[in-house]
Amino acid sequence: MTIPKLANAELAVMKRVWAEGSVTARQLREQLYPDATRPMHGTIQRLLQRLEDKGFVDRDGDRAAHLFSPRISREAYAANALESLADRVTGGSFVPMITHLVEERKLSDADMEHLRRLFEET
Amino acid sequence: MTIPKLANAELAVMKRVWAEGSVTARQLREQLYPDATRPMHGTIQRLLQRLEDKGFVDRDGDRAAHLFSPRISREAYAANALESLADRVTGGSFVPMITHLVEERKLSDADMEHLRRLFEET
DNA sequence: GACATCTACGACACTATGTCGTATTCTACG
DNA sequence: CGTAGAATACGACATAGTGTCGTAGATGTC
Repeated sequence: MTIPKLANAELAVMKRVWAEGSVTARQLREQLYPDATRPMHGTIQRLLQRLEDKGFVDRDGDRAAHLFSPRISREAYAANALESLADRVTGGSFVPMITHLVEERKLSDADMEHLRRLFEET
Repeated sequence: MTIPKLANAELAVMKRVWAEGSVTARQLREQLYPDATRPMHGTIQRLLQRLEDKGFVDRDGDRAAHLFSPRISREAYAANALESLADRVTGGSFVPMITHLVEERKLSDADMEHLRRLFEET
């Protein structure tokens, strides 16, 4: 049930997959390496394969060029990473770090307002 | 101003440093490797040196056995890591992941209550 | 069937990490 | 002082993860 961590290049790919909902390797290459001197075919394929292995994307192989779509949402990934962080560092509680962020005024006014409403409602 | 990430062994050391406030390498070794078959002198020294290089601990070299104390608090580290996560994944906002955690009921009742009060007050 | 395109995947260089070994420095005590 | 025991400084290594490349094989199109 543990979600692996995304490395930089992997995250860059996932951001495109999250934004598009469904993409081919070619689209990713054009978006991520628009002016590459070298053809990055292999690299993209490799990254996608690893992302599939890690469970981040689904692969639809019906067509010649496979279609990739997110299997884990951006929010689920972010929330899980935050959970791991809390488990690793603050004994599983989110309070210490969020309190620190508030005290240091690291949250935007919009974020503060959103969160205030989120916790009032619940 | 960016705080590096702590690896597992480094985090284990920092947890002791945070808990004790001030420790020697020997104390760390006894606490972290109580029944080691090999003497872990070098390992501890190496870890402490790297933690010092990364700015996580202060070294007091007045005595024969140096004293190490935290330079970055647990809360500051956790909050900074959370900030990096938000920057990397959700465009700098904390709302998406926290919302997801609330919706999935990943927060304890105590955490929910703490956070509700935290945001009401501010 | 030939050619372009795409997938599958082994391989490599690079980095970070945890560990070890050794050389050097320091302390204490006779 | 001088030597034994301890602590520090740090180079080195094995391992693992990451990003990239190259090539072999499959697939589709005209």
